[in-house]
Amino acid sequence: MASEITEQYLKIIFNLTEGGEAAKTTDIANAMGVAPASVTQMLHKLARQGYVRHKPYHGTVLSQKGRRIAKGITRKHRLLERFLSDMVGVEREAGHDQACKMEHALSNEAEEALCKMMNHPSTCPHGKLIPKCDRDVTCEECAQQALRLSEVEEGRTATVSHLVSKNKDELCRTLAMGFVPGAKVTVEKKLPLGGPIIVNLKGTRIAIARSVGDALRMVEAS
Amino acid sequence: MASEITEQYLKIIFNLTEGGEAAKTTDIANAMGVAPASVTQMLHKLARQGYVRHKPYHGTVLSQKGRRIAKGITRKHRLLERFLSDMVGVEREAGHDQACKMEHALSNEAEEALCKMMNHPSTCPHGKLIPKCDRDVTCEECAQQALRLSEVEEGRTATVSHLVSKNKDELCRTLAMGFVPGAKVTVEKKLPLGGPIIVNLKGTRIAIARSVGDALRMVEAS
DNA sequence: TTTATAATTTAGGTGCGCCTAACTCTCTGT
DNA sequence: ACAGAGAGTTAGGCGCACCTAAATTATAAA
Repeated sequence: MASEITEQYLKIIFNLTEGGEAAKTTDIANAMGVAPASVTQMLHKLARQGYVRHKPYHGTVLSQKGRRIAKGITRKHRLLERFLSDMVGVEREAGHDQACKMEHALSNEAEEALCKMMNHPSTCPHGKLIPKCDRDVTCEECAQQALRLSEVEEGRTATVSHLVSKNKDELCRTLAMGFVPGAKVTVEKKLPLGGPIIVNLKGTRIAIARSVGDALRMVEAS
Repeated sequence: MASEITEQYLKIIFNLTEGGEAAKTTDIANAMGVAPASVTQMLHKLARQGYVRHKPYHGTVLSQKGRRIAKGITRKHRLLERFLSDMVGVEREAGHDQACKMEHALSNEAEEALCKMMNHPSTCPHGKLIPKCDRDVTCEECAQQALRLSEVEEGRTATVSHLVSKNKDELCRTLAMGFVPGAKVTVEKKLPLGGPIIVNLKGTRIAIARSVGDALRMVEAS
């Protein structure tokens, strides 16, 4: 089992290398809130343990082993952020800080249960993708790419891509309200505890249930 | 801000002293999974910082400052246990372990929201009382306190919350008699001068020693 | 009361992740 | 091609929470 600090480093390197480039020592140091020298030292240890490949003066990348762990932690982190933000109603920044510590405690079972409870969200409140788990797990719903309306950040505008719902009536009602593919929707306010979402559709302010927000799959303008 | 490990120690001392006695070094060591010598050293530090009062060779008690922190952490711990057990569906033991780490990350705001979400539970899944917060907070529903059975007035009915006893045998015997958490007990007569208490448990009249009545912690129906 | 046993503390030492200061490498501009 | 800036690394040290071994104190038994 990797230590909490090891996991923290791996998570940060994972984030910094999402763009494809090797992670720079200084960036890791900033993200960790630690002196660069401390990072170098830690990288040696991580390399010795086979979590990363570190080329002195040229950056660091994750090994397969390191990536597996980093992905898992990042997944837990973002799921917790979503949970704290949507269901508990915690501020984004505060939620991030708490998720940063809780992610190391959360078991795989709890992670899966949480994921189900939130109906398999695909992004964290910052809009970053929640990686799907590499473990053999039932969570197939997580694979999809389109964002739920309930995942769109407050203040942002997105376009309806399609609708997914088991409930035909709800689907029809949603369409009747004007949420048709191609419609532009601005999210004004998301009430906590799984409460309703207030959106703006063609100048009209509308409150919709969270379940409707889950059914609406959106694409954000890039 | 007290460190995570400090909080852990305080929480354990809080638990061990719930019966009224000073906490013994060995018991703390067992609970922490650490050598007794390490505990002694830590107790010196905690005493220096004003969290505990440590009388060498005679045990340790919390100061007011220490108790305040310990209570808060215990509250978070038990709320998290309840959450993980009831809402996430995690096993009790696994839930305990995860709560042990998450409790230090959970903010006061998240704690309150979680408490509301679960409709202000009064006990953890192990039947122990969730302490109410000392902070100025809106959570009045949590106000109720555990009473000793020997403190319940004659004629009143209360529910067993948990049992506190140094004597394992006595504890087992008491449980065997049917005084398990959740059991409803009516106090019929309390004999004076610390004499026995006559109670009614599921229609059966039972006389118990005062010491047993002290061990039984009750919640009165509101 | 004396003595054995168990609990506790003291002393000395370890690993981990952090620091600062000083050094080395890479890169850019001239 | 090379000097200087800045990123990165090495060296040496620190505090924290832990350990074992040895000494001390409390307690129960003879």
